[in-house]
Amino acid sequence: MVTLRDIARETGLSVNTISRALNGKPDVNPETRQRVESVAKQLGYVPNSIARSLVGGQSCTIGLIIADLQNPFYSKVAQGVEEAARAEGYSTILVNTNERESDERQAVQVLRSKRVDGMLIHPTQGESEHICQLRNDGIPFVLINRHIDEVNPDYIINNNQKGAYLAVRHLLELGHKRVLHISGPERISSVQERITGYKQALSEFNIPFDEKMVVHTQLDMQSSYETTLRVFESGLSPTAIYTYSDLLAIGTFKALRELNKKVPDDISLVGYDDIDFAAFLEVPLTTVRQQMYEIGRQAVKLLIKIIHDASYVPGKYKVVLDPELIVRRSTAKVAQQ
Amino acid sequence: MVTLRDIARETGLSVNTISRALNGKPDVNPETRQRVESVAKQLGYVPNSIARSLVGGQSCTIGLIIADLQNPFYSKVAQGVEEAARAEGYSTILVNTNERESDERQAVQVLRSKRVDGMLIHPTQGESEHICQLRNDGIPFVLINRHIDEVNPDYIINNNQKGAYLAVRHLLELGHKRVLHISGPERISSVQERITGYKQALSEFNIPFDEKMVVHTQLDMQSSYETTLRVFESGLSPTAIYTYSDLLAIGTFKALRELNKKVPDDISLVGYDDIDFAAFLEVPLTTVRQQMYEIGRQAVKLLIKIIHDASYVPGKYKVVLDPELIVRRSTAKVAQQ
DNA sequence: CTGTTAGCGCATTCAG
DNA sequence: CTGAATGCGCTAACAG
Repeated sequence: MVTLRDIARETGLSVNTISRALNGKPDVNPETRQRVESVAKQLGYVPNSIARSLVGGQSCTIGLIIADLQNPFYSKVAQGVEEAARAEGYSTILVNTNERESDERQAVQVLRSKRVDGMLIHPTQGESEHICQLRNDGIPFVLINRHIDEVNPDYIINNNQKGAYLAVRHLLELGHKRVLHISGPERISSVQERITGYKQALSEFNIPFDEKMVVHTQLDMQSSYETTLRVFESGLSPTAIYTYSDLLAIGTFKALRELNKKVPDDISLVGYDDIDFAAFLEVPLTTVRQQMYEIGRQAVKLLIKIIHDASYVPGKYKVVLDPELIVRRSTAKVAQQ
Repeated sequence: MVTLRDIARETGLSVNTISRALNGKPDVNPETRQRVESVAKQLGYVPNSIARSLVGGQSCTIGLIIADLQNPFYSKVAQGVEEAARAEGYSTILVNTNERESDERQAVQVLRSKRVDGMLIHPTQGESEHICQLRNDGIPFVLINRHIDEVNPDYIINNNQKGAYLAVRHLLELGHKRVLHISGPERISSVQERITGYKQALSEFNIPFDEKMVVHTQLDMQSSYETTLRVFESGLSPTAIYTYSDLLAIGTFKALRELNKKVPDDISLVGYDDIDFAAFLEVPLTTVRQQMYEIGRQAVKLLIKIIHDASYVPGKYKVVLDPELIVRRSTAKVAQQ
């Protein structure tokens, strides 16, 4: 690897001058600069960011910790993060936790040791001591999509309660009275908030809440597929289903197909997220849109703001985006019974 | 940030001893080690990988350059990469190029300056000078899924020709004579190879190749959707379609639905990849399976082998995985005409 | 077993 | 305008 010293030797100048010339600092003879640049290129010089980081105290790298890259929602968020970060001169170190809390803890540790300038975390929401530690040590971080209130975090989330409310209200307006909610793991904040939204809509329509109508499952298609089959086996007979995510809706859809229930004639279906696939399903899915790429992009903006904001105080930035109901063809008026 | 010096001061020992103690080196009094460790923990010491990298000459970081994280195929590969890398003690810096060659070139530059120990590249296959440069400078890299022969690269790919051959042969065995191939951008090696496989199958069944039956499109659902509509508008009437990827198949499927063509009764459809969604479609998709996670995992293994292999020579590792035909319900015997 | 010295590659003082 | 000196935090000789 060629270093500044190599260029210095080659040009007969000092290392310092080379550094100044290459970094576009003032007080360098234009001709000297020219010569340095040409020699640098000729020698194939590539600046050593590691060394630069060590002295400069910043790595121009951020960490992105997400729970499931496989989920189109998060791969889109990740894309937004990576591209926005790059546009700002940052690289992105990616860690996929698979919803494992231990992986998250370990990831935070590694990223700290790599001296990332900040982290974007989509937390698993188990123990949060490692997050507290970040706070205590003044390491910038922004939570994505889920929040952990103990640490008064900065975050960018979506108004989950409202989103769920919109979805369920839409169903109720269509005359449905028995709306099943296929939900996720209870520890997750967005899961809880969407249940709240679900209840809110019910209560507004004077429909009593029936706890059997909320079932919890894992956040993958196969789980919701199995859960849906089980629900109908158990004798519940909803006329509409609102799932925690589009991914779950797809699994549920498959189950409904096998149960010979037509969407939307026999049963209405609403998802959440509006992943690309939602519009490509046999019956385009009614869903609650989140701007996934934008979430990623704004998360980066936030983080960078925190990194540079001298007057930053914990919890200063809390962004709640507004979701939007997208009505497609998977929902219809309840059948006469 | 607490450093070794802080611990040294606190314990009255030298920086060196602290380093040795914390790194589990021999020749350290057990009691001393204990004390050092406890003080380190108490002070909240987090080792500085940047400094360590500078002196050690390795960053324990790899770069992952992919063209489209949005594509479930690549998000799965990325997941395999990240998890395997982490298991080996490496972090992964992610760059998403969006198939833009300039982004790729820039990414290589940045990753070089960050002194990654190696790169995994899913190349856009435009100009390849920056890749040649990597080769010349002895920087380890492995190509994923596409290859650039000018640089005699190491790579891990899938036997594309065979995969396409299997897909098309399957269709021909079902009696189809007019098989449309919806393909990708021509510059891409896997695109070319799959066309070769397509032709191979045709020729084996004595069906003359008709170049109108191969149409090129972009690698997203919407493109194949539009392309499919256009194809039928133009008067072509295939009885079967083999698409470059499952993603394209989904787009095509939507178009067929709108054209009132039933799969598989009116038309058979085969994809490639076997992404999770393939099995969840209204008509589960016949496809050619690639082990995406495994590709990522093995790519990392390869890269790390190259990094450590003293007797490595360029092009030493070329891995070609065998694809597997998965027959589901989107293909059927050709209808009597 | 422990301390001293040196240097990784660079940027930032400060002199000249 | 340029050079010499210093240190970022750490590890690797080497000495004691």
